[in-house]
Amino acid sequence: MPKQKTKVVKKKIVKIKTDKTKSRAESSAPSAGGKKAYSLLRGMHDILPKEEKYWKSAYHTAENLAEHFQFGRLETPILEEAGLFVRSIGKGTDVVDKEMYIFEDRDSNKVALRPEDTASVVRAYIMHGMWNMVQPVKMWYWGPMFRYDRPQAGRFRQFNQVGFEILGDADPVQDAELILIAHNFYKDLGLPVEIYINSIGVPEERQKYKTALVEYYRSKRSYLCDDCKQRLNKNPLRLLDCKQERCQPVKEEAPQIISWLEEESKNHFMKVLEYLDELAVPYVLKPTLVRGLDYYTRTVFEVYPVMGETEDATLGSQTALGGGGRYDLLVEEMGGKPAPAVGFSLGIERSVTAVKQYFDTKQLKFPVQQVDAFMAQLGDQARRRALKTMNELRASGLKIAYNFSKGSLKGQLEMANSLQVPYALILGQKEVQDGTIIIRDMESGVQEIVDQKKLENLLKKKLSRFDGERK
RNA sequence: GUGGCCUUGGUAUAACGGUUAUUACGUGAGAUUGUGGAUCUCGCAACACGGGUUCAACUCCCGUAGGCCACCCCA
Repeated sequence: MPKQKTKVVKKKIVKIKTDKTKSRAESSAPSAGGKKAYSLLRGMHDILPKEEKYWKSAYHTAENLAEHFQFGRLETPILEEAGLFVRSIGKGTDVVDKEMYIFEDRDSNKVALRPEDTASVVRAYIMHGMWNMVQPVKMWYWGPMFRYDRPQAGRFRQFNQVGFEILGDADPVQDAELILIAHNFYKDLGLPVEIYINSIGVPEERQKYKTALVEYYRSKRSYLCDDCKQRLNKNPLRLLDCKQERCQPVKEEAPQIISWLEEESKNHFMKVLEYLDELAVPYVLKPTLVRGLDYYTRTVFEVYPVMGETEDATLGSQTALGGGGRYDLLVEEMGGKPAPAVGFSLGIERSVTAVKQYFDTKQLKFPVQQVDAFMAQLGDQARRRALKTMNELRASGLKIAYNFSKGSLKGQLEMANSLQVPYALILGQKEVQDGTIIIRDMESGVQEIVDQKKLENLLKKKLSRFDGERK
């Protein structure tokens, strides 16, 4: 009753307020409370608690892989000198030219929100003299990246990436190891993926190939779409992933970079593929695969979900979950002692979307960490005792759910039911006095009154019958 | 950066140039005293924002913001 009263009063006050501030309201919508409500900046998004199971699982999977494959976590700043990215990613790439969050700080330094992390990893490798360490140096990262792009399904201005990098070794086994890790990441998450792979050679080879490609496309110019005519001058390699119907025949006949690779590059590529065969990592050779960042050499790859029959609507056309490749010249280019390197990064948002969708369409349940029991309490004394008991159980490793704002036992059991806990612990006035507690089996409804001192052991014993099934 | 579609409670939705703005999920209280997975009752909660047309706009028009889709590009 008093609750209602205050609410009415509140509403009135708020109303007066909004009238007064109306002129300042600008474009923001009033919230339920009547005050100014903020909308998110374009391309930004909240990751809500209900998504947590996917994110947590993704993070743990990455962390676990890092431990097994001996990668050290590197955390670089989100803000760096703008030039770092311009130099590494390359002038002329869209990421640098159109999509960088770049601005001047208070001291007029040109800074940028990182659009990816490889540049920073290389910077760190050089800055901390990591070439003096045992090679290769293996590092991984996880965190937000920023690109001022136009948002779309599976594309945000702030998004998260997880990445793995190996610096200081040119052996193809490193390429394979990384592809294996990327593949394992999804395997562990329960999402089947395919690896698209190609080799784009070293710059000299690529240059020769580009010339040949341009020459070929010039001869077919009249058959091309407008975009491709542009690409012909601007970014010839991109001709290869044009989606226009009319360009397909031209594309199919186009020269393939593989024929322009010299012995060494070709061998490297073959070795990578041999390793993948050995590891049973499914891959698809994609002669048209090139990547958007300038620094890649030789191996490039992308990861795509295998969704089966049902086509995905949620990811739209942004279906690549991630990608990577070798960048043997970048460290030197960035001013370090020459060091070959490979790496990849995966988009977490896209991965989560794909995983969710895969589990939905297959009608599978994504594994959740379950709680062991629900603690229900009745009355003030019982509540106090309940909090204490809960805390003791927590210390012994048991997860106990509860809701102290619900007064009725009925309401609490309803909640226990919706949480699907196997047991409810009921503590009322009577139990507090007797030093007992009720353990209720939520499936059968059978209850047992037990001594509070024996609760922990008994509960653990009961839970042990679920071992393997739960968690 | 280009083009198109869209915006109603927390979510999903209905409707109409004039209604107390529909329904479901959700959420809260309750259906005799301390027992869930069923039903019922009663609450909570929305027309994105600004401007225009009109006697009258949630509805029509314009702008802003945001979302979605395709291209570009990429995670």
